[in-house]
Amino acid sequence: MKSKTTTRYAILGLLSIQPMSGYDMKQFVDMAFKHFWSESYGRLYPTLRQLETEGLLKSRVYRQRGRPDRRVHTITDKGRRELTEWLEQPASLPRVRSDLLLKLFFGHNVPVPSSIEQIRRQREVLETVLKTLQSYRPAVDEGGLSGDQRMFFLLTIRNGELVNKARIKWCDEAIKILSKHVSSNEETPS
Amino acid sequence: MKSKTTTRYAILGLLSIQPMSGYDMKQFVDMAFKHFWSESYGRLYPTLRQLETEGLLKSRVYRQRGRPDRRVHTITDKGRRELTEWLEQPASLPRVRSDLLLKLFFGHNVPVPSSIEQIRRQREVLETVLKTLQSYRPAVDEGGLSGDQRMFFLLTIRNGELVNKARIKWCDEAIKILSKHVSSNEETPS
DNA sequence: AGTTGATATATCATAATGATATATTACCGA
DNA sequence: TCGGTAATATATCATTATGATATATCAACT
Repeated sequence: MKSKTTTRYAILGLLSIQPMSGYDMKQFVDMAFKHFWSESYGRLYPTLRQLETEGLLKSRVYRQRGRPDRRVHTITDKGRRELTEWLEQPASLPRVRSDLLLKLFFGHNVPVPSSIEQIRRQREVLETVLKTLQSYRPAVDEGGLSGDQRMFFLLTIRNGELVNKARIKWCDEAIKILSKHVSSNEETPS
Repeated sequence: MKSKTTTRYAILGLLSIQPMSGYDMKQFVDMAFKHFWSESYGRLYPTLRQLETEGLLKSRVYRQRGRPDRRVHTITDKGRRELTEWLEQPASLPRVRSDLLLKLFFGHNVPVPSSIEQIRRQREVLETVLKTLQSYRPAVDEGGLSGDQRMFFLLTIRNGELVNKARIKWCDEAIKILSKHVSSNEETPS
């Protein structure tokens, strides 16, 4: 039994909104899904070919002036049925990989200020991620999306906001704790 | 130039705490790192062999009564140097994959109560994850860890707490918003 | 006696990533 | 106008990662 990758359904889901090229999908995912999903061309294009041979989508090449040809994909009824079937299946827990926490856990191998600096750097990046996320809100509010789609989009943004705010709050806590630890151990370096 | 995978450093980091077998590492990561990292046997064992040929760790087989032999690995000075070098490098952003958010984003393809049910289910799992995480605290507080190691362990737990609480809060918000949406649209089903 | 479960190491097919290849055209500065 | 950079667009490939399975030992329970 061949396994059904999530990429299949990500593609079908995107096509349930509007017809798209592989390039469009990559752009869209890198923007709108950045904080909870990613797709690579290496999965996108082969999966698009496979979905077409299975009859879950159709594609047509469009010539453009001033640009390379675009292969635009459209979801079929069969594709929509597979998509809704997947949507009803229970979702799994988010999978996280944080090398920051890994490095922090092994912090006894470096001076504490080095760990503090790591967290400070990450905090900065998280701040810009949060701002980018929030900058999408107006566009989503105005943009020509249907009521439902607007709501779902805003809900995913809200998730990114809350989670990233929690991460930033943790950074502040951690920096405070580690700084206190440094000043209380000034006379006994590692 | 052969790439240095994070698994290398995860292994070296674990061995910087104490000598371990591959099996020990898998157990430890599945417990203590569950909310921010994972390792598979498929990476662990080959990487252990490689690190040994590079002289970053040594291993010795111990016979046990009533159990299979254990290959216990010890970090070398060279290994410690590579580890600290990595620890000083800037960490990247946490990588997240959440098929829940993906499904929610495509929610216009299913009845709204179906999306609500997805979130409710996830909320339940998140609640048990949070409780499991918090149950580690006393063991870490008592356990025979050095002061620094205790602190770093508690900091990673605290991260899991804050992030998971944020996720749960989001679930509650999202359920409320979606429920309101359902009741306000009772006369016009999809 | 037979099954399950924990301990322990190892490998393999499949899947995912990140980088690169290939092309077309716009745009901008030298 | 020449050359470089950037955006658009599709595609592939080597390297990595995942999840499942194989193999084996012994305890504990049925």
